[in-house]
Amino acid sequence: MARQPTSGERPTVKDVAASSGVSATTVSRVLAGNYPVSAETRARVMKAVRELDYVINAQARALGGGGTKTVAFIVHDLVGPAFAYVGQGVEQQATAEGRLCLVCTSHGDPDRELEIVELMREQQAEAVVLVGGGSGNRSYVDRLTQAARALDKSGSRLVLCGRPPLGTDAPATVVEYDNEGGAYAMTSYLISLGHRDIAFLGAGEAGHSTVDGRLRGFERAHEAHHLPMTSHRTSAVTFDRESGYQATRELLARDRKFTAIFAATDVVASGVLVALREAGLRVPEDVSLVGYDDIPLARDLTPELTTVHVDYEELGRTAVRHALNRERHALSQHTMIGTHVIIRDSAGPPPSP
Amino acid sequence: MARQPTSGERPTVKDVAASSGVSATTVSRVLAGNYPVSAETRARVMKAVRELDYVINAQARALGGGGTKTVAFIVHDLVGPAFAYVGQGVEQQATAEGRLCLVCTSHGDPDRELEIVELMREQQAEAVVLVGGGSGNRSYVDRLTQAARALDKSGSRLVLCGRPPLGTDAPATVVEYDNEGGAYAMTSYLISLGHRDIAFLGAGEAGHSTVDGRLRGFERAHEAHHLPMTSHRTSAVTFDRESGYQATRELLARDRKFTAIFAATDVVASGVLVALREAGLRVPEDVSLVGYDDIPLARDLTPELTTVHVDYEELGRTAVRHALNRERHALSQHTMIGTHVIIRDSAGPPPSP
DNA sequence: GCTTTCATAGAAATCGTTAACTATGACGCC
DNA sequence: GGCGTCATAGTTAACGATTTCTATGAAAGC
Repeated sequence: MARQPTSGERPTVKDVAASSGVSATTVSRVLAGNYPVSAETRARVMKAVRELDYVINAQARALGGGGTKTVAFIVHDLVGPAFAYVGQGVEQQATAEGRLCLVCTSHGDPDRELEIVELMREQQAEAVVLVGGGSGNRSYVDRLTQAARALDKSGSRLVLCGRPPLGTDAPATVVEYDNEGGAYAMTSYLISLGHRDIAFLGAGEAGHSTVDGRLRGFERAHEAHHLPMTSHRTSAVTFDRESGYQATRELLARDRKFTAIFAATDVVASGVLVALREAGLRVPEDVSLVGYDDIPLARDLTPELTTVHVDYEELGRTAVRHALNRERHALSQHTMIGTHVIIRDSAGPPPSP
Repeated sequence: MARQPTSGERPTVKDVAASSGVSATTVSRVLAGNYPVSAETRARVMKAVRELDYVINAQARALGGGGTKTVAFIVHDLVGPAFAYVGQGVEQQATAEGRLCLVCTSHGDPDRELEIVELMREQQAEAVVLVGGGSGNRSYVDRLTQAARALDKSGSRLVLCGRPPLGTDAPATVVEYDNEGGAYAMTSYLISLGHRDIAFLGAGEAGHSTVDGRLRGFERAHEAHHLPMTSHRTSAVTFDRESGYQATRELLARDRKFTAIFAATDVVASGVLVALREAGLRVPEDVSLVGYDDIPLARDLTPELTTVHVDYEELGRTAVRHALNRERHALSQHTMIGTHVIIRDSAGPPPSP
């Protein structure tokens, strides 16, 4: 019952070869199964593999033959529900295509994001998926374009997931969802309920692609219905519960005419809800409230939140699918995923005056 | 303005060397900064690096010198809030220690989990963090023990995060949190409020370490207070909202004597809440409800949920810290992280009869 | 002035695998 | 019966870095 030739070390193909009396090449071929090997030899090799508990060295394999079977995804944060769903989709599709997943978080910092893209270039990731809205800042876009080119040159691919394209000259795959359309539909829904004075919470960082799109839909719906939009009704938030709470308190302190609040995200809406309740306002009897994202939280609020549904998981899956099979999807390197209104209980007609 | 020597390919040290008139060795040394190089040479090399937009090949580096700077974490699911927080902690600490993160999801399947551990052995991950409760099944534990040994032999480390140790002979790092203690404290709290008849929802899969611990704490508290525990009060759930809802409906259909429900997780509690509300029961006036995990959802429920707090992020951070610096933490390769009750609004005294 | 030491740089071996060539019997074919 | 094929296996050279080991000129010591 002879075991490892060299004592405590990790066995290599050479060890397996020696132990089964064949050459390293043959071992490699048995394992890869891409070359004729006699049944008897194969059996001997497999036995040695099992006895030595040999596993291949992925680094060495990447160096020699095919690349690293790896996809990277970069998110602002792992805990945000939307990010988590996209991540889930990315991981799913990557696994389905036999790839491993590298994750990194940028915490929304553009510099860190570019740093990570660089790291992924070192890692030779086959695709680098950037998740979540990004800044529209010119120098940032330029640097990202350059990163896209660099990745392209190494045979990798930059994927923009949930943010608009960089420009026609940047080799990148884009998978967006219809922020504007969803916001347009939701705003129209509120208007159809009779609301004429809707506050939008989430106009914070101008240049942030996600909120910009949602705000644009909000505006367009007003235009389409020939309604004025009092711009001071939009209030800065940072997409968390707390800022939704604060923004609502300020809003209530200075103006109580609005009959509905459109929160830029469901999480913001959850903060809004707390502030409204504290102020003694009932939802939807006194004020209607709607969100965006349709994360599980939406159904846990009381009342259940009317919101815009986005299939984040599909977003992630599509991103990876298109990036890895770009020959096949050559024409669809820019995809838009639909969004739609989910009607629940938090929005109703405005109170009669 | 000469650019890349070879056209569309990714540049290597050799290209940089050629372009700056030095040897590959020198380029490596400039980049690593671990060997004296004249200022003038360094400048020339750095210039070439920038001009060629060279980045190192991580695979090649791993093969030659130091290993892969990589940590792997395996979770059931990316979207569960608890998993996401642990992931966040793992990623944070890994980044802080200059490592990259590989993620995989097992969807709770033990076979898949072992498969992934194998994959990580191929990848030469420096640490493999298994997140979330696992099965206590004998053959599974044996196979995991063997995996721990194999990882150990390659200089890697298996980390059990949020589950009990395998056995003293398995080379693994364990970071648990006090499931039993938290459940004990919470149950005691309910008892101190006056409850004598508490239903525990979540006794589903026997052998699942997380729920087993929580149930044990529940039982121990009953014993400590000399209270009988009617075992039919524990009901099988699968840790999601829906199963909490269903289990509660069944519970209500067959027995209405209980005055409090202890849900095994906050997510289950959210489903319980819906069922109670549908049945016209007020929380906490008619029935008290408590959860476990203290995920953000807990504060979004109405009423806000009394629950047990677990610092999941710290759990992840500790896992990585201990695995990567085991010389320094040699004595603490088994850590227990404390849990504590968070009192909010969903539990109160039982209704007077 | 001649050896010793130091700073600097290059050549060559190495890491573990794969892939491109070779090599060798056995078999079938004209 | 010689020769092209085929199945099978081995040799050798990449892959892109790091890491010994060498080598060289200059400064320093006696």
